[in-house]
Amino acid sequence: MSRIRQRAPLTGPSPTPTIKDVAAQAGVSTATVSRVLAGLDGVRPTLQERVHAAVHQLNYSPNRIARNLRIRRTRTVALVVSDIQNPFFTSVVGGIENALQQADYTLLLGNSDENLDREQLYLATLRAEGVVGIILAPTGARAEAYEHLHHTHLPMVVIDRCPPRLHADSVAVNNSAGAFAAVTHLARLGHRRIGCITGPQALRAHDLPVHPSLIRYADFRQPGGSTAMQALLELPEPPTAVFVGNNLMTLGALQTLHERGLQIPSDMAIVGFDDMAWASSLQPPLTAVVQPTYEVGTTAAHLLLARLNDPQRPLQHVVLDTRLMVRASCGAAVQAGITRHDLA
Amino acid sequence: MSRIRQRAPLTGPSPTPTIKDVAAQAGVSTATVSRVLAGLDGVRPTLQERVHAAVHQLNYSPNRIARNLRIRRTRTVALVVSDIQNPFFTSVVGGIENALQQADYTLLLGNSDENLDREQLYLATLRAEGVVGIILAPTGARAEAYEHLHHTHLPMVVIDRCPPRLHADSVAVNNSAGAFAAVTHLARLGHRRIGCITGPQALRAHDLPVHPSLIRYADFRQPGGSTAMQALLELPEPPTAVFVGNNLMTLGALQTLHERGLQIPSDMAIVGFDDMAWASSLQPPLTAVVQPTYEVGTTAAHLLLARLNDPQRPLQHVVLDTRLMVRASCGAAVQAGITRHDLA
DNA sequence: GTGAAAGCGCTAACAA
DNA sequence: TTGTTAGCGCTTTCAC
Repeated sequence: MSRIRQRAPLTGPSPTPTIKDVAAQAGVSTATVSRVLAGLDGVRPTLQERVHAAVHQLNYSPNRIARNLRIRRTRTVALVVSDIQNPFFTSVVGGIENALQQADYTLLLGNSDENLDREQLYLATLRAEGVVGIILAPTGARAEAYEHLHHTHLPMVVIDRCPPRLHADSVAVNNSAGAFAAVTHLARLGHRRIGCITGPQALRAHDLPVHPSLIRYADFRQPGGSTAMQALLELPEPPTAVFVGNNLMTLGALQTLHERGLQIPSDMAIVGFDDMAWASSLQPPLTAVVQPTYEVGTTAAHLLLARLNDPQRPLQHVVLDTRLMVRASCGAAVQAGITRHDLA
Repeated sequence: MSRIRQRAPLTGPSPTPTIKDVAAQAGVSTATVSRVLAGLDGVRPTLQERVHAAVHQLNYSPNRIARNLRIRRTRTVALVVSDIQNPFFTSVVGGIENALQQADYTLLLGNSDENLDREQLYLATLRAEGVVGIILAPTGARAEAYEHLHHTHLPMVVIDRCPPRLHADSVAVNNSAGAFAAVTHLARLGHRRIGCITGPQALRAHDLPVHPSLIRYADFRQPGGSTAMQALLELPEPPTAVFVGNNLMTLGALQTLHERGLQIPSDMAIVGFDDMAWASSLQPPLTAVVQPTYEVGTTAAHLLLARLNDPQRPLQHVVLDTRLMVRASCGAAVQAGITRHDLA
């Protein structure tokens, strides 16, 4: 029976050829093959050609695992995000992948799904996989949860939420400034009662020029935004404009407005957060605070690559600015009128 | 100078401890450590405890690279997608990641960006990285481009677009059936001139119960959908309803309708493709053909895992069905009226 | 300029 | 039950 499965010893090179096979085929030593493939000079052109020919004939591709073991270093970077399904990360991942691939690094992806245990598990696994650095979008955990990573001396850059006092490079978006710009914009348009729907941890909503009674805290999800908008509408004196602090909650808020048959922006002006593809297809098109998501990704990758090149360089904390994309939902078209009137 | 950088030989275990360090610390051989960590029985409990203690003390984590080299097999799977930024893939990646992580595999991610060269480069790199299987969302290339993969004997499952005659497991979505359902739905609602905006390769649009003159081919992107809709509106007899074959083109089509001040669904009924979070926040909420994207991911992962367990199993081609999510943009509310009228 | 040989950290056959 | 040892495929001294 088993004889059927035995490989004939004279079959020649193994199914996946090794450097030995190449060396034999080219009539040189494995050392020479290694040199040629590494592009080191000091190898006679004749031999170089023989090696290349053999490589080609055997369709040889060096075993990275063996190489990594030998040089005790990989070219692999880990990315652990807190929610791969969130459109914010889609774009971030795109930016990271692009930057890394250009630098000839490969990307190991993990999704913690906002679950701290899963995140820690990933961090451990990836260390064992020999990743040479980590880009982490932390779950809500505090800095202490990541302290143990220092002992591994694994370069890490943290994105999106950056736990204070965490000893790592970071890149974040200046969300509060974005929120401030949005609310200010609405104020300039003449609104005096501006509502605000924001996340649970609240981007320091109290710093905003908004009356506290008009602030609602929700959970960053669509239903939360919907409920919060309902609450605002049921106020004795509802706001005339509202700023919503993230993309999904914006969708919820819109849903509520539509259900109630309210006109945007005349009945309620609205400014959202995160510019998504659909923002300009809404009726009216949505004015929004735009986060440079792709750049968050590329910046994070570059920070990591820089640290790999120079582990001693000082920590760097990059904060990227948002941009206010003015469309129609804030009633900006009306502004000209108001302003002229005011001036008159 | 260099003396400063030299590590004292008596420092004890290296910064990242190896199995040797653990063995020494526990006073056993490396073989025993390996056995204990592999959970093999036949090791005296005393020793087991000593090993575990040492592991804990040294914060040891086995080097996967060395292990992989030794057992000549990794637990890594590669995913190469054609456009990581596309929301369709966001969800697919989520499904794959989840299924793989449950089976204790790690995921290597590549983004070909619809670029065949980059795709082939990735496929080569990943083979060298010792991935044990590949999930591929191919660029537009034909089957021949992937023929050489067979020689590597690397299990592969193809998703989304499946080149005919490619010898691989696959999972696809029955888009034509979805399109058919959408158009039929519109027809049932009483529409006689139904337009169709579809992709370049066209999901066999000619099979649809739609007049060929009302079909427009675009590029799956937002501007394309916008232009196509304009073209339909400029027809001497424009359609009264339109089916749009993907999410981004739907956004474009909506944009055009809004710009022209046309009412949905009275002036133009519309059914889109892909159910995105925003679909229900549109005014009116969008009726859409829903793809089971997350399930595409989990199914692909499971097909791959199954093949890893049994390389000889017959090829399997899974086709998942779409679902028609009826909201208001198709004018379904009107239907009751029409139907009753018809019956009367 | 080239090859022989050691060894990266681990597992598994074999010996004891 | 436990230890000794060979070797996975590669890179890199070191000697020629």
